[in-house]
Amino acid sequence: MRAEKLTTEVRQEQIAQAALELLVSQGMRGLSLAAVACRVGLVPSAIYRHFRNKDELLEAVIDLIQNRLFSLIMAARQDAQAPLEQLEALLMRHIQIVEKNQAIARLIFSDDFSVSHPERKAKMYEIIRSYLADVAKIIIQGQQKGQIRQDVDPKTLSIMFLGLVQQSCIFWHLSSGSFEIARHAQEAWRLFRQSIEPRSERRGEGKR
Amino acid sequence: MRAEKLTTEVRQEQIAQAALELLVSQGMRGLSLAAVACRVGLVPSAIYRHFRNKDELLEAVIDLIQNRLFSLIMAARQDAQAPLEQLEALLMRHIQIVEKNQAIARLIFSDDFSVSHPERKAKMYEIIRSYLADVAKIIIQGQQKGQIRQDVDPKTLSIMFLGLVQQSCIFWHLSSGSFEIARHAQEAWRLFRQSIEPRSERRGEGKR
DNA sequence: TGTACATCAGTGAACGCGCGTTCACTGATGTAC
DNA sequence: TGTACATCAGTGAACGCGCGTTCACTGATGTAC
Repeated sequence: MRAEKLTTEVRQEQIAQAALELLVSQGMRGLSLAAVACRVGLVPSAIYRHFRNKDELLEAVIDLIQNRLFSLIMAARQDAQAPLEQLEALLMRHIQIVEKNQAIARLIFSDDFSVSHPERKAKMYEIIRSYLADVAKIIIQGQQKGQIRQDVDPKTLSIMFLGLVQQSCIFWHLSSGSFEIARHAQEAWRLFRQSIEPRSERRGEGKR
Repeated sequence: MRAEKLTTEVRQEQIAQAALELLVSQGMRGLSLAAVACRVGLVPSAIYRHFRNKDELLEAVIDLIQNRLFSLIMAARQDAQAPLEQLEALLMRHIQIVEKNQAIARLIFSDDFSVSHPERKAKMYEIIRSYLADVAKIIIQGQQKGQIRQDVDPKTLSIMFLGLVQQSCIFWHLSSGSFEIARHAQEAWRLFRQSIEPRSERRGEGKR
Protein backbone atom coordinates (compact mmCIF):
# COMPACT_ATOMS: atom_id res chain seq x y z
CA MET A 1 0.00 0.00 0.00
CA ARG A 2 1.50 3.28 -1.09
CA ALA A 3 1.41 6.22 1.31
CA GLU A 4 -0.06 9.56 0.37
CA LYS A 5 2.37 11.92 -1.27
CA LEU A 6 2.93 15.01 0.87
CA THR A 7 5.37 17.92 0.72
CA THR A 8 8.75 17.67 2.42
CA GLU A 9 7.85 20.44 4.89
CA VAL A 10 4.84 18.51 6.15
CA ARG A 11 6.70 15.22 6.31
CA GLN A 12 9.67 16.74 8.15
CA GLU A 13 7.31 17.99 10.83
CA GLN A 14 5.50 14.66 11.05
CA ILE A 15 8.73 12.69 11.24
CA ALA A 16 10.37 14.89 13.89
CA GLN A 17 7.16 14.81 15.91
CA ALA A 18 6.94 11.02 15.66
CA ALA A 19 10.60 10.71 16.67
CA LEU A 20 10.01 12.82 19.79
CA GLU A 21 6.95 10.76 20.72
CA LEU A 22 8.95 7.57 20.36
CA LEU A 23 11.76 9.02 22.45
CA VAL A 24 9.26 9.85 25.17
CA SER A 25 7.49 6.50 25.21
CA GLN A 26 10.15 4.00 24.18
CA GLY A 27 13.51 5.55 24.98
CA MET A 28 16.47 5.87 22.68
CA ARG A 29 16.34 2.31 21.40
CA GLY A 30 12.77 2.86 20.28
CA LEU A 31 14.05 5.73 18.18
CA SER A 32 14.98 3.62 15.16
CA LEU A 33 14.30 4.85 11.66
CA ALA A 34 12.10 1.82 11.10
CA ALA A 35 9.92 2.67 14.10
CA VAL A 36 9.74 6.36 13.18
CA ALA A 37 8.79 5.55 9.61
CA CYS A 38 6.16 3.06 10.76
CA ARG A 39 4.59 5.64 13.05
CA VAL A 40 4.26 8.13 10.20
CA GLY A 41 2.96 5.42 7.87
CA LEU A 42 6.01 5.31 5.65
CA VAL A 43 8.68 2.82 4.69
CA PRO A 44 12.11 3.27 6.42
CA SER A 45 13.93 4.39 3.30
CA ALA A 46 11.32 7.11 2.74
CA ILE A 47 12.81 9.03 5.69
CA TYR A 48 15.82 9.77 3.48
CA ARG A 49 13.65 11.87 1.16
CA HIS A 50 13.27 14.36 4.02
CA PHE A 51 16.42 14.00 6.15
CA ARG A 52 19.96 13.33 4.99
CA ASN A 53 20.50 10.82 7.77
CA LYS A 54 19.54 9.98 11.35
CA ASP A 55 21.79 12.70 12.76
CA GLU A 56 19.86 15.35 10.88
CA LEU A 57 16.62 13.91 12.26
CA LEU A 58 18.02 14.14 15.79
CA GLU A 59 18.81 17.81 15.19
CA ALA A 60 15.18 18.36 14.27
CA VAL A 61 14.09 16.63 17.47
CA ILE A 62 16.35 18.93 19.48
CA ASP A 63 14.84 21.96 17.77
CA LEU A 64 11.41 20.65 18.68
CA ILE A 65 12.46 20.36 22.33
CA GLN A 66 13.83 23.88 22.26
CA ASN A 67 10.49 25.20 21.03
CA ARG A 68 8.59 23.26 23.67
CA LEU A 69 10.78 24.67 26.44
CA PHE A 70 10.35 28.18 25.12
CA SER A 71 6.58 27.98 24.88
CA LEU A 72 6.51 26.56 28.39
CA ILE A 73 8.11 29.72 29.71
CA MET A 74 5.85 31.92 27.63
CA ALA A 75 2.79 30.16 28.98
CA ALA A 76 3.97 30.41 32.59
CA ARG A 77 4.62 34.13 32.22
CA GLN A 78 1.03 34.59 31.14
CA ASP A 79 -0.31 32.49 34.00
CA ALA A 80 0.57 35.11 36.60
CA GLN A 81 1.80 38.64 37.08
CA ALA A 82 4.19 38.45 40.01
CA PRO A 83 7.60 36.80 39.39
CA LEU A 84 7.31 34.31 42.26
CA GLU A 85 3.93 33.15 41.03
CA GLN A 86 5.29 32.84 37.51
CA LEU A 87 7.99 30.53 38.78
CA GLU A 88 5.45 28.45 40.62
CA ALA A 89 3.34 28.22 37.48
CA LEU A 90 6.39 27.16 35.48
CA LEU A 91 7.22 24.42 37.97
CA MET A 92 3.69 23.08 37.91
CA ARG A 93 3.56 23.13 34.14
CA HIS A 94 6.80 21.17 34.04
CA ILE A 95 5.40 18.59 36.40
CA GLN A 96 2.38 18.15 34.17
CA ILE A 97 4.53 17.07 31.26
CA VAL A 98 6.85 14.76 33.20
CA GLU A 99 7.18 12.24 30.41
CA LYS A 100 8.41 14.90 28.03
CA ASN A 101 11.04 16.07 30.48
CA GLN A 102 12.34 12.53 30.57
CA ALA A 103 12.93 12.70 26.85
CA ILE A 104 15.40 15.52 27.43
CA ALA A 105 17.29 13.52 30.04
CA ARG A 106 17.31 10.49 27.79
CA LEU A 107 18.79 12.53 24.98
CA ILE A 108 21.39 14.22 27.17
CA PHE A 109 22.65 10.97 28.61
CA SER A 110 22.45 9.01 25.39
CA ASP A 111 25.52 7.90 23.48
CA ASP A 112 24.72 10.32 20.70
CA PHE A 113 25.67 13.08 23.07
CA SER A 114 28.30 12.25 25.63
CA VAL A 115 31.14 11.10 23.45
CA SER A 116 29.99 10.85 19.88
CA HIS A 117 28.78 14.39 19.14
CA PRO A 118 30.40 17.16 21.18
CA GLU A 119 28.88 19.87 19.00
CA ARG A 120 25.40 18.48 19.60
CA LYS A 121 26.06 18.41 23.32
CA ALA A 122 27.18 22.05 23.10
CA LYS A 123 23.94 22.94 21.32
CA MET A 124 21.86 21.32 24.03
CA TYR A 125 23.91 23.16 26.63
CA GLU A 126 23.08 26.43 24.90
CA ILE A 127 19.39 25.57 24.85
CA ILE A 128 19.37 24.84 28.57
CA ARG A 129 21.40 27.97 29.25
CA SER A 130 18.98 30.14 27.35
CA TYR A 131 16.12 28.49 29.24
CA LEU A 132 17.90 29.28 32.49
CA ALA A 133 18.54 32.82 31.36
CA ASP A 134 14.78 33.28 30.97
CA VAL A 135 14.20 31.88 34.45
CA ALA A 136 16.92 34.16 35.77
CA LYS A 137 15.13 37.13 34.17
CA ILE A 138 12.01 36.29 36.15
CA ILE A 139 14.12 36.02 39.29
CA ILE A 140 15.77 39.39 38.68
CA GLN A 141 12.35 40.99 38.25
CA GLY A 142 11.38 39.41 41.53
CA GLN A 143 14.43 40.90 43.16
CA GLN A 144 13.66 44.36 41.78
CA LYS A 145 10.11 44.15 43.08
CA GLY A 146 11.39 43.03 46.47
CA GLN A 147 9.70 39.65 46.18
CA ILE A 148 13.01 37.77 46.10
CA ARG A 149 16.00 38.45 48.33
CA GLN A 150 18.91 40.17 46.63
CA ASP A 151 21.88 38.47 48.24
CA VAL A 152 21.65 35.39 46.01
CA ASP A 153 22.97 34.90 42.52
CA PRO A 154 20.04 34.69 40.05
CA LYS A 155 21.97 32.17 37.97
CA THR A 156 22.49 29.85 40.92
CA LEU A 157 18.84 30.20 41.81
CA SER A 158 17.72 29.39 38.30
CA ILE A 159 19.76 26.18 38.30
CA MET A 160 18.33 25.23 41.67
CA PHE A 161 14.86 25.86 40.31
CA LEU A 162 15.49 23.56 37.39
CA GLY A 163 16.75 21.08 39.95
CA LEU A 164 13.30 21.01 41.54
CA VAL A 165 11.85 20.04 38.21
CA GLN A 166 14.45 17.50 37.17
CA GLN A 167 14.63 15.71 40.46
CA SER A 168 10.90 15.23 40.59
CA CYS A 169 10.94 13.86 37.07
CA ILE A 170 13.80 11.45 37.66
CA PHE A 171 11.99 9.97 40.62
CA TRP A 172 8.76 9.75 38.80
CA HIS A 173 10.57 7.95 36.01
CA LEU A 174 12.41 5.51 38.28
CA SER A 175 9.35 4.68 40.31
CA SER A 176 7.42 3.99 37.11
CA GLY A 177 4.88 6.61 38.07
CA SER A 178 4.14 5.60 41.65
CA PHE A 179 6.13 8.51 43.11
CA GLU A 180 3.80 11.29 44.15
CA ILE A 181 5.33 13.94 42.02
CA ALA A 182 2.72 16.65 42.57
CA ARG A 183 2.87 16.44 46.35
CA HIS A 184 6.66 16.43 46.38
CA ALA A 185 6.81 19.40 44.02
CA GLN A 186 4.48 21.40 46.21
CA GLU A 187 6.42 20.72 49.39
CA ALA A 188 9.72 21.37 47.65
CA TRP A 189 8.38 24.59 46.19
CA ARG A 190 7.22 25.73 49.64
CA LEU A 191 10.74 25.29 51.01
CA PHE A 192 12.39 26.81 47.98
CA ARG A 193 10.09 29.79 48.14
CA GLN A 194 10.80 30.37 51.80
CA SER A 195 14.52 30.22 51.17
CA ILE A 196 14.45 32.86 48.46
CA GLU A 197 11.95 35.31 49.97
CA PRO A 198 13.50 38.37 51.60
CA ARG A 199 14.47 38.04 55.25
CA SER A 200 12.19 40.87 56.26
CA GLU A 201 9.12 38.72 55.50
CA ARG A 202 10.54 35.84 57.50
CA ARG A 203 11.26 38.12 60.43
CA GLY A 204 7.57 38.94 60.47
CA GLU A 205 6.69 35.29 60.71
CA GLY A 206 9.27 34.66 63.36
CA LYS A 207 7.93 37.39 65.64
CA ARG A 208 4.64 35.67 66.32
CA MET B 1 48.97 -14.18 23.31
CA ARG B 2 47.17 -16.10 25.99
CA ALA B 3 46.04 -14.23 29.10
CA GLU B 4 46.93 -15.36 32.58
CA LYS B 5 44.52 -17.84 34.08
CA LEU B 6 42.78 -16.40 37.12
CA THR B 7 39.89 -17.52 39.32
CA THR B 8 36.32 -16.60 38.43
CA GLU B 9 35.97 -14.49 41.58
CA VAL B 10 38.94 -12.30 40.61
CA ARG B 11 37.83 -12.00 36.99
CA GLN B 12 34.25 -11.14 37.92
CA GLU B 13 35.53 -8.25 39.98
CA GLN B 14 37.91 -7.09 37.26
CA ILE B 15 35.23 -7.30 34.58
CA ALA B 16 32.55 -5.46 36.57
CA GLN B 17 35.10 -2.81 37.51
CA ALA B 18 36.19 -2.39 33.88
CA ALA B 19 32.55 -2.15 32.79
CA LEU B 20 31.86 0.64 35.30
CA GLU B 21 34.96 2.53 34.17
CA LEU B 22 33.86 2.27 30.56
CA LEU B 23 30.37 3.43 31.48
CA VAL B 24 31.89 6.46 33.20
CA SER B 25 34.26 7.43 30.41
CA GLN B 26 32.54 6.25 27.23
CA GLY B 27 28.82 6.06 27.98
CA MET B 28 26.54 3.16 27.31
CA ARG B 29 27.74 2.51 23.79
CA GLY B 30 31.29 2.11 25.07
CA LEU B 31 29.98 -0.65 27.29
CA SER B 32 30.31 -3.41 24.69
CA LEU B 33 31.55 -6.84 25.69
CA ALA B 34 34.42 -6.42 23.26
CA ALA B 35 35.56 -3.19 24.94
CA VAL B 36 35.17 -4.62 28.43
CA ALA B 37 37.14 -7.73 27.51
CA CYS B 38 39.86 -5.66 25.89
CA ARG B 39 40.23 -3.52 29.01
CA VAL B 40 40.70 -6.59 31.18
CA GLY B 41 43.08 -8.10 28.66
CA LEU B 42 40.78 -10.89 27.54
CA VAL B 43 39.05 -11.99 24.38
CA PRO B 44 35.29 -11.16 24.14
CA SER B 45 34.10 -14.73 24.45
CA ALA B 46 36.11 -15.14 27.64
CA ILE B 47 33.56 -12.96 29.44
CA TYR B 48 31.13 -15.85 29.17
CA ARG B 49 33.30 -17.93 31.47
CA HIS B 50 32.39 -15.50 34.28
CA PHE B 51 28.97 -14.09 33.39
CA ARG B 52 26.06 -15.86 31.76
CA ASN B 53 25.39 -12.89 29.49
CA LYS B 54 25.57 -9.11 29.29
CA ASP B 55 22.52 -8.68 31.48
CA GLU B 56 24.24 -10.48 34.32
CA LEU B 57 27.26 -8.23 33.90
CA LEU B 58 25.02 -5.17 34.15
CA GLU B 59 23.63 -6.52 37.41
CA ALA B 60 27.17 -6.69 38.75
CA VAL B 61 27.77 -3.08 37.70
CA ILE B 62 24.64 -2.02 39.55
CA ASP B 63 25.83 -3.83 42.67
CA LEU B 64 29.12 -1.99 42.37
CA ILE B 65 27.29 1.33 42.21
CA GLN B 66 25.24 0.40 45.25
CA ASN B 67 28.42 -0.28 47.23
CA ARG B 68 29.96 3.01 46.12
CA LEU B 69 26.91 4.97 47.21
CA PHE B 70 26.88 3.22 50.56
CA SER B 71 30.55 3.84 51.30
CA LEU B 72 30.06 7.49 50.30
CA ILE B 73 27.53 7.90 53.07
CA MET B 74 29.70 6.02 55.56
CA ALA B 75 32.65 8.27 54.74
CA ALA B 76 30.56 11.44 55.07
CA ARG B 77 29.24 10.36 58.46
CA GLN B 78 32.79 10.03 59.69
CA ASP B 79 33.80 13.40 58.29
CA ALA B 80 31.78 15.31 60.86
CA GLN B 81 29.72 14.93 64.01
CA ALA B 82 26.79 17.26 63.54
CA PRO B 83 24.07 16.20 61.03
CA LEU B 84 24.18 19.42 59.01
CA GLU B 85 27.92 19.16 58.61
CA GLN B 86 27.58 15.53 57.61
CA LEU B 87 25.20 16.53 54.83
CA GLU B 88 27.61 19.19 53.66
CA ALA B 89 30.44 16.65 53.62
CA LEU B 90 28.28 14.23 51.64
CA LEU B 91 27.46 16.90 49.06
CA MET B 92 31.11 17.81 48.64
CA ARG B 93 32.16 14.19 48.34
CA HIS B 94 29.55 13.72 45.63
CA ILE B 95 30.85 16.71 43.74
CA GLN B 96 34.35 15.29 43.83
CA ILE B 97 33.26 12.19 41.96
CA VAL B 98 31.11 13.92 39.38
CA GLU B 99 32.00 11.59 36.57
CA LYS B 100 30.89 8.58 38.55
CA ASN B 101 27.56 10.18 39.29
CA GLN B 102 27.06 10.57 35.58
CA ALA B 103 27.38 6.84 35.19
CA ILE B 104 24.31 6.40 37.36
CA ALA B 105 22.31 8.81 35.26
CA ARG B 106 23.50 7.14 32.09
CA LEU B 107 22.36 3.79 33.38
CA ILE B 108 19.00 5.05 34.60
CA PHE B 109 18.13 6.69 31.31
CA SER B 110 19.54 3.96 29.13
CA ASP B 111 17.36 1.64 27.10
CA ASP B 112 18.29 -1.27 29.32
CA PHE B 113 16.20 0.37 32.03
CA SER B 114 13.29 2.40 30.82
CA VAL B 115 11.39 -0.12 28.79
CA SER B 116 13.42 -3.27 28.45
CA HIS B 117 13.98 -4.29 32.07
CA PRO B 118 11.34 -3.13 34.54
CA GLU B 119 12.71 -5.34 37.32
CA ARG B 120 16.17 -3.79 36.91
CA LYS B 121 14.63 -0.34 37.07
CA ALA B 122 12.84 -1.39 40.24
CA LYS B 123 16.13 -2.54 41.74
CA MET B 124 17.78 0.78 40.99
CA TYR B 125 14.80 2.54 42.51
CA GLU B 126 15.32 0.53 45.68
CA ILE B 127 19.00 1.44 45.77
CA ILE B 128 18.25 5.12 45.47
CA ARG B 129 15.49 4.84 48.03
CA SER B 130 17.77 3.19 50.54
CA TYR B 131 20.36 5.91 49.86
CA LEU B 132 17.69 8.52 50.52
CA ALA B 133 16.59 6.70 53.65
CA ASP B 134 20.14 7.10 54.99
CA VAL B 135 20.12 10.79 54.13
CA ALA B 136 16.72 11.09 55.79
CA LYS B 137 18.17 9.49 58.93
CA ILE B 138 20.80 12.19 59.11
CA ILE B 139 18.09 14.81 58.65
CA ILE B 140 15.96 13.32 61.42
CA GLN B 141 18.94 13.39 63.75
CA GLY B 142 19.40 17.01 62.82
CA GLN B 143 15.77 17.69 63.67
CA GLN B 144 16.12 15.97 67.04
CA LYS B 145 19.18 18.03 67.86
CA GLY B 146 17.36 21.18 66.81
CA GLN B 147 19.77 21.84 63.97
CA ILE B 148 17.08 21.33 61.32
CA ARG B 149 13.56 22.70 61.47
CA GLN B 150 10.86 20.19 62.25
CA ASP B 151 8.02 21.36 60.05
CA VAL B 152 9.46 19.75 56.90
CA ASP B 153 9.19 16.20 55.72
CA PRO B 154 12.61 14.46 55.98
CA LYS B 155 11.86 12.45 52.85
CA THR B 156 11.14 15.56 50.80
CA LEU B 157 14.29 17.14 52.14
CA SER B 158 16.39 14.12 51.26
CA ILE B 159 15.15 14.21 47.67
CA MET B 160 15.88 17.92 47.47
CA PHE B 161 19.35 17.27 48.81
CA LEU B 162 19.98 14.67 46.11
CA GLY B 163 18.69 17.28 43.67
CA LEU B 164 21.56 19.58 44.64
CA VAL B 165 23.99 16.82 43.73
CA GLN B 166 22.34 15.67 40.52
CA GLN B 167 21.73 19.09 39.12
CA SER B 168 25.33 20.11 39.58
CA CYS B 169 26.46 16.92 37.89
CA ILE B 170 24.13 17.27 34.93
CA PHE B 171 25.44 20.75 34.26
CA TRP B 172 29.01 19.73 34.66
CA HIS B 173 28.37 16.96 32.17
CA LEU B 174 26.57 19.12 29.62
CA SER B 175 29.14 21.88 29.79
CA SER B 176 31.92 19.31 29.28
CA GLY B 177 33.54 20.38 32.51
CA SER B 178 33.53 24.16 32.10
CA PHE B 179 30.68 24.64 34.56
CA GLU B 180 32.01 25.69 37.94
CA ILE B 181 30.51 22.89 39.89
CA ALA B 182 32.25 23.55 43.20
CA ARG B 183 31.22 27.19 43.34
CA HIS B 184 27.64 26.40 42.40
CA ALA B 185 27.45 23.61 44.97
CA GLN B 186 28.67 25.92 47.72
CA GLU B 187 26.19 28.67 46.90
CA ALA B 188 23.36 26.17 46.53
CA TRP B 189 24.28 24.54 49.81
CA ARG B 190 24.28 27.93 51.56
CA LEU B 191 20.72 28.56 50.39
CA PHE B 192 19.57 25.03 51.13
CA ARG B 193 21.06 25.20 54.60
CA GLN B 194 19.37 28.48 55.36
CA SER B 195 16.04 27.11 54.23
CA ILE B 196 16.21 24.09 56.50
CA GLU B 197 17.62 25.71 59.62
CA PRO B 198 15.08 26.44 62.34
CA ARG B 199 13.32 29.78 62.13
CA SER B 200 14.54 30.83 65.54
CA GLU B 201 18.07 31.16 64.17
CA ARG B 202 16.86 33.16 61.20
CA ARG B 203 14.82 35.43 63.39
CA GLY B 204 18.02 36.24 65.22
CA GLU B 205 19.62 37.26 61.97
CA GLY B 206 16.63 39.29 60.93
CA LYS B 207 16.60 41.37 64.11
CA ARG B 208 19.86 43.10 63.42
C1' DT C 1 -8.65 21.21 -23.29
C1' DG C 2 -5.21 17.80 -24.35
C1' DT C 3 -0.47 15.92 -24.59
C1' DA C 4 4.55 15.45 -23.18
C1' DC C 5 7.66 15.97 -19.80
C1' DA C 6 10.14 17.10 -15.38
C1' DT C 7 9.94 16.75 -10.61
C1' DC C 8 9.98 14.42 -6.54
C1' DA C 9 7.83 11.62 -2.62
C1' DG C 10 7.31 6.77 -1.82
C1' DT C 11 9.00 1.73 -2.51
C1' DG C 12 11.46 -2.63 -1.59
C1' DA C 13 15.45 -5.25 -2.08
C1' DA C 14 20.06 -5.35 -0.77
C1' DC C 15 24.42 -3.92 1.63
C1' DG C 16 27.84 -3.69 5.41
C1' DC C 17 28.64 -3.11 10.17
C1' DG C 18 28.90 -3.96 15.08
C1' DC C 19 27.04 -6.38 18.36
C1' DG C 20 25.88 -10.40 21.69
C1' DT C 21 26.40 -15.09 21.73
C1' DT C 22 27.82 -20.12 20.74
C1' DC C 23 30.99 -23.83 20.33
C1' DA C 24 34.73 -26.95 19.67
C1' DC C 25 39.25 -26.64 20.95
C1' DT C 26 43.64 -25.54 23.92
C1' DG C 27 46.44 -25.85 27.67
C1' DA C 28 47.62 -24.73 32.40
C1' DT C 29 46.57 -26.17 37.18
C1' DG C 30 45.34 -29.08 40.88
C1' DT C 31 44.11 -33.75 42.49
C1' DA C 32 44.02 -38.94 42.90
C1' DC C 33 46.57 -42.85 42.69
C1' DT D 1 58.12 -38.29 43.68
C1' DG D 2 55.95 -39.52 39.36
C1' DT D 3 52.03 -40.41 36.28
C1' DA D 4 47.07 -40.04 34.61
C1' DC D 5 43.23 -37.52 34.68
C1' DA D 6 39.56 -33.99 35.62
C1' DT D 7 38.66 -29.29 35.84
C1' DC D 8 38.11 -24.99 34.03
C1' DA D 9 39.80 -20.28 32.27
C1' DG D 10 41.13 -18.61 27.83
C1' DT D 11 40.81 -18.82 22.48
C1' DG D 12 39.19 -17.77 17.78
C1' DA D 13 36.10 -18.68 14.21
C1' DA D 14 31.44 -18.40 13.12
C1' DC D 15 26.42 -17.27 13.68
C1' DG D 16 22.21 -14.42 13.45
C1' DC D 17 20.13 -10.07 14.31
C1' DG D 18 18.83 -5.27 13.96
C1' DC D 19 20.29 -1.31 12.45
C1' DG D 20 21.44 2.80 9.23
C1' DT D 21 21.97 3.49 4.58
C1' DT D 22 21.95 3.05 -0.73
C1' DC D 23 19.86 2.60 -5.12
C1' DA D 24 17.17 1.66 -9.13
C1' DC D 25 12.53 1.86 -9.80
C1' DT D 26 7.41 3.58 -9.50
C1' DG D 27 3.87 6.62 -10.10
C1' DA D 28 1.35 10.76 -8.79
C1' DT D 29 1.45 15.81 -9.43
C1' DG D 30 2.29 20.10 -11.54
C1' DT D 31 3.98 22.69 -15.60
C1' DA D 32 5.02 23.93 -20.53
C1' DC D 33 3.48 23.72 -24.96
